[in-house]
Amino acid sequence: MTKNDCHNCEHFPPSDWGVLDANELQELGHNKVCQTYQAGDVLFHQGDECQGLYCIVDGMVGVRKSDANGNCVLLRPLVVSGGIVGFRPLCAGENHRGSAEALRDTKVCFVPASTVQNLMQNNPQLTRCFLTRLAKALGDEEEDFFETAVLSVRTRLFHILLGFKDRYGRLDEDGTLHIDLPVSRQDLAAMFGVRPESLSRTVRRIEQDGIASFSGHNVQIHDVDRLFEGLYSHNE
Amino acid sequence: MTKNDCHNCEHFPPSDWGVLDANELQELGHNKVCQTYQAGDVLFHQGDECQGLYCIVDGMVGVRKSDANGNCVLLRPLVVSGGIVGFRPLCAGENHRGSAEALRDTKVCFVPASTVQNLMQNNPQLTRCFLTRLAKALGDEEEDFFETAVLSVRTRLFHILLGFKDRYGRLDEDGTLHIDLPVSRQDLAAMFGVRPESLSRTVRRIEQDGIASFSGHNVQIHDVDRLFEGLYSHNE
DNA sequence: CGCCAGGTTGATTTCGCTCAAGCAATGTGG
DNA sequence: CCACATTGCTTGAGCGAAATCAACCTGGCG
Repeated sequence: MTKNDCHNCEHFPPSDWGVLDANELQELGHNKVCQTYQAGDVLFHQGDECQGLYCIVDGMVGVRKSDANGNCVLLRPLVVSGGIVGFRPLCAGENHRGSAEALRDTKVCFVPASTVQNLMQNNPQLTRCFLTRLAKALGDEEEDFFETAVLSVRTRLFHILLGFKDRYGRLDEDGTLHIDLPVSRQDLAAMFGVRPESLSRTVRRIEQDGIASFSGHNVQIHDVDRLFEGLYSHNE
Repeated sequence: MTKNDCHNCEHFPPSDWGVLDANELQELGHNKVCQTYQAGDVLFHQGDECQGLYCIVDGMVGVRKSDANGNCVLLRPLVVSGGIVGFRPLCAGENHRGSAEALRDTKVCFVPASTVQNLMQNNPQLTRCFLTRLAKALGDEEEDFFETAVLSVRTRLFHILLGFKDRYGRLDEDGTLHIDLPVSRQDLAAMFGVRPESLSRTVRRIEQDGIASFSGHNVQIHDVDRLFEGLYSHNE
């Protein structure tokens, strides 16, 4: 039994489901299944058939791609509360091309593919929302592709930190930017395709340059201006 | 005046427009504008507002992303006859994030954004087609991101060659695979974010290893098996 | 206490970039 | 028809960035 209906969901108003009417919401609520995962649990594996999509109610999920040689990459963006995971393969009619893992204890609602298909069938607005979402995601992914091809590790790290700013950052009265990293060092490295050792060294150099200091998951960026400079000028 | 109506277009049956009915096709045909570009001409620039989409009737178009430092990348896939360009930003409601350039003399039909929006509004199937298309593209882009992050230049070149196989390849009676490269060396390099010099050297090494020989736009792959090996084993 | 995973550091190697020159094919003007 | 630029590609030398391999911390946690 589902504890709460979807229209009571804290993420309801901003989410794509906002375009559904009362009946459709009921269908959604009736077919969804709420689940809880512990940090480290896997929602689905690379290659699995796509059974449906997962609304993240609370927590955080990351999608990993890996190959036979143990190489592993963590796709941006991390999917946080209010986000949806596993919905690209559903739209494409493909199997999952990455594994989804709870990066912390996470509560999700699973919506079966057939339900989503039904809703899309009956409500073109929903399709339209998904279309826009995918189009934006594709643009971001192209950007990431460009960056990994063209920018240095240092610069890419700056970009990621800046990406964390809105959600995990806080600006001090003296202009220092504090960021609480939502991921481990390993995962941070995996987010832009770099070995943990290289990340470590890069961090060290950034500290030596007096731009920021790192301690555990805490980052203090003293010199935000120089970080911004680094985004464009430093090495490309 | 448009010379040929869309239902006469040689690409009509397989294209997404196949879901349109007679009226809608007429609307499409009425609003489109046929244009011709010479190799090197630019269809639109990075940052431009997205005015609509371009159906490639004949020729080839590539989308470049570049930055202030002169770094440049050519997005895969190349858009060939029957393909559509500029349609991601249209769906996302964004400006163009790359520049589209005719890689050879190319004939296109331009469809204004408002027309596309109308058609999508009235025919959910079309939206659905675009959704699927975007979802697949996103999957491919994620794959590319993974590859550039994790694979060597050599391996990525193998992947690209293999990608060319279906469209530009031909299998000899003695098992040799011939590929007619559709792009210059520079662009080939830009397709996976590598300097032309690095590409050159990599090509040379592949030749020395007896796997393939390159001459102008012609590639002969004698040892297809070893190329396949290289996809997985060589360095990852 | 010892173990172990996550993270850092060091030494070394490899890869791809930079800068520079060379070369072949093509074009251009006298 | 020949000197001369131009363009696209290749080659070489040197360098720097990141990977690799290995050791070593550090903080839980049994």
